Parts: sequence; structure tokens; C-alpha cells
Amino acid sequence: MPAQKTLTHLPFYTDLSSTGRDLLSKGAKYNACEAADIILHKGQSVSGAYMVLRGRLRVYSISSNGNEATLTWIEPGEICVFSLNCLFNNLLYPAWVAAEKDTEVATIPAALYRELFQREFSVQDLTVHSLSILVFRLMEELDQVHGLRHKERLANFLLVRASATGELDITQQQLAQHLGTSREVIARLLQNFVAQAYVRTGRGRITLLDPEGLSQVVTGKQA
Amino acid sequence: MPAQKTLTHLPFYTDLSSTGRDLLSKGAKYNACEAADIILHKGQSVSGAYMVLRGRLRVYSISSNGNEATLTWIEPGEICVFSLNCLFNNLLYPAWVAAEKDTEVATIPAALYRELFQREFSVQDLTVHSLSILVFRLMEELDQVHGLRHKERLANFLLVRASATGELDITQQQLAQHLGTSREVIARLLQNFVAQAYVRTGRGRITLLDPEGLSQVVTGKQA
DNA sequence: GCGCTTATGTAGCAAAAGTTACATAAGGTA
DNA sequence: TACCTTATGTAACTTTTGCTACATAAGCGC
Repeated sequence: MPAQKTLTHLPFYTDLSSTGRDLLSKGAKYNACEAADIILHKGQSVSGAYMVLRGRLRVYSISSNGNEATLTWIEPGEICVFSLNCLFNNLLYPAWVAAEKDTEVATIPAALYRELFQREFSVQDLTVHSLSILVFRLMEELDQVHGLRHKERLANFLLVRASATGELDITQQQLAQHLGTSREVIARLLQNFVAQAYVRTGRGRITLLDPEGLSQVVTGKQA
Repeated sequence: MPAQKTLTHLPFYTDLSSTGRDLLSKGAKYNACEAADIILHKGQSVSGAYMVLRGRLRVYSISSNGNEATLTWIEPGEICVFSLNCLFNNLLYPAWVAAEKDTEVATIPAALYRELFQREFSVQDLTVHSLSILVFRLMEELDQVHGLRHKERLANFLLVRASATGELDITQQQLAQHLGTSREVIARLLQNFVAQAYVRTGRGRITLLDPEGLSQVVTGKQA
């Protein structure tokens, strides 16, 4: 068990009863995985609740023509709600999960999690909140996929995920995967943005030059 | 309060403690609404948990160009999970809700629901299950929107929602709304299906003639 | 039946997205 | 530096979707 990062560092741990803490420390398992490792395959049965301690997980679907589309990311401190989902309903996992960088994951076995859920209010709370937030995120995503064009979704993505200095370290291939389209389409759209001086492109990097312009693209006011 | 349909008829009521039943019968409110009534507007704050007793509710989003897209339906006996979602996170409602036919809805005020959630295991259970199932549904939908063409989504929709005798009572306009596209596109696709003798169209009705053929369309094996 | 409303059938063009096929460039490494 | 891998830039072309504009038809009330 790595000393530096365990479940005890997560916010909800503080609110557990001593019995709960005990159960958790005895039952939880820790896993480390490297970038690009696939943690779960679609249709796999889920053995417990996953919680990310370090790194980042990417949850994605793969369509029949082989295109990937990122559904969401799981950041440190977050629980993989999809696994909860399966755990409470005995469903098979509905997507793929892969590590995006070196990532450490704690696994709480299904039986233990269900017991904690019955005993501990903080676990109930965590569960319902996590599920709720996921529902909200998914609805937003669905909304966007339905209502926006790729151009608009791309602009939105750039705005939302750029750093404070207006930079994103991401390849066009990754962008394409997230939006569920091909790299060529992304390149075409980005060239458009470059031509209008909204962004500057570099190898594995995009720099925002005119966030205002981009947000007008999102709302459909600008090309 | 209508005598014929109350919360006491729903499955989870049986598992409530007598205190819980008491609280519920005192606090719940009943509303009737007619077809096409809009129950909730996007961005409205949610005053409680909604449960459908009779009829059907449609949850939908509206994109910037005015197109609607049905996210899900809420059938009798189901709880509107979106409202739970807001209720536990103090979020604003993320979509529109309208009655599709004469519908009766029970409302459990937010404070009461939260209290029941703390006291009653059956309510915790109902909540987590409902949220989980919604997550699953939304993911499936997102998956389809990402990965399938309209032709394939339409074929899938027809297969999933046809009656046992292979009939659907639905207008092309409604189909278009669900898939988030225009009626003309649906008409074009349907004509295609008609030409291949997969379906027969009528006024407000579609009859499946060749479900096999349709399922091949879904998987992209057939035109 | 007549007229009104609602639903479907079709055509044609414009815009967006998907596909294929290469050229070019940036970084890392032997 | 030369070579190799990975990432980006571009063009041409196809397919799908979106949009506009009508024609036709079904059901309903009078």
C-alpha cells in the first residue's frame, strides 16, 4: 500500500464512524496503473467501487465504426460512479475505462461498499451526490451533442478545459476522440479558428488567443 | 385528493415504516395535468420529488435553433429522478418536462423527501436505484447519439418501442422530436424503410413488417 | 359533402460531417 | 546529423443532414 495516498486522505473519510473506518481500511485494495492501461472493458462485471487517488481515468464508449468518444473523466478524489451504478443494480459496465496518465486507484469491494452504504450516512451522501452530479453532467453532454455542431462543441471544449493562461496540452487526435469524430474534422475546424485568430496551434498544444471570439462561436453568433 | 390513485399504491410504500407512511400522507401533494401542459421549465428551481401516478411525462431539451429532443419519459410508478437530482444538490432543473397525456403527479416536498431519505431504507434504495438506472439510460442514449446515424437510431427506436404486434402510434413529428431532428429527415428515412418493405406507414402509425431487416439497419449491415 | 386542421410525401439545394490520401513538420534518438 | 515516429496541414470527394417549399391525403366537425 503506498504510504503517500490512501483513502484516508479523501474528504468523506473524516465523516466515517470508527467502525466504518475500520471496515474500509481492512477491505480496500490499492492498484497502480500506467498511462493507456485499460482498466475496465465494456460489458465486464464490476467488482467494486473505484476511487481515483492520483492521476486521471477516462471513461469512453466505442462506436461500431471504431470511433471513441469520451464520456467523462474521473479526477483524483472522485469516485467512479459508473461502478456504483453497476454495483447497486448488478449491471455490466457500460463503457471502457482507461488511465490517461500514471494513476492510482482504490477499490472498495461491492459487498463492503453496500455495507458501508447501509451503516454510514456519509457514504449514502457521497453516493447520492456522485450519482446526481453524473446525471447532471451526462444531461449537459447529451444536450450539447443534440443541439450543437462540432464547431460549437469544439469551441466550448477549448474554453472549458483551457488552463488559466489559455493553454491546452492535447493532441488533435485526443480532441477528435472526445468529440466522437475524426482528426481531420478537428484539424479543419481548428484551421478555421486559426484563420480568425481565435487560437494558435502547436504540436500537442493549443493556445487561446481570443476567448471572446470562441464563446461567440459556441452560441452560434460567429463563424 | 383523488381516491383512485395515490402514493400508497406504489411499490416502495409497502416497505415504509408507519412513521414514514404518516409523514408521507401528510406532506404529499397531488396534481393533475392535461396533455401538453408544461410542468417544469428549464432553469426552474425544483420544489420536490415528482412521482407519476397516471399518464406519462416527457423530459426534453430544446436546442438553440428551437429543436426539441426527448431525453426520457417518466411512466406511472416512476419517480422523476431529475427532480431528485436537483433536490439533493440544489441545482436548477436541467430540462423541460411536459405531460404527454392526462397525467397525475404526486409531489413530495424537498424537505420531506430528505427526511424520508434519512429515516427510511426503502427511500434510500429507491433513490439510488432510480438514479443508477437513469445514469444507465443516459449513457446508452449518449452512446447512440455519438455512434449511430439517424437511420440507425430510427430503426432502433422503432424496434424498441413497437408494441408486441409491431405497431407504434406516433407521428413523424414526434419521432423527429425524439431524435432531435426535423420531420423531413424522418419522412425521408421512413420512405427508405417503406421502399425496402421494412415498415408500413399510416397516419399517426407505423407498422413493422420486417423487424429482422430493421435490426440489420441498426447494426449498419443494411441500408 | 365541404372546409379546416393536422399529418404525410417529395424535391432540390445548402451545409456539415465523414473518408481517403498524402504532404509536411516537430521531437526524440541512434 | 540522419532517421524514425508521431502530429499536424490540406485537398478532393462522398455521404448525411438540415432547410425551404409545396403537394397530397386523412380525419373531424359542421
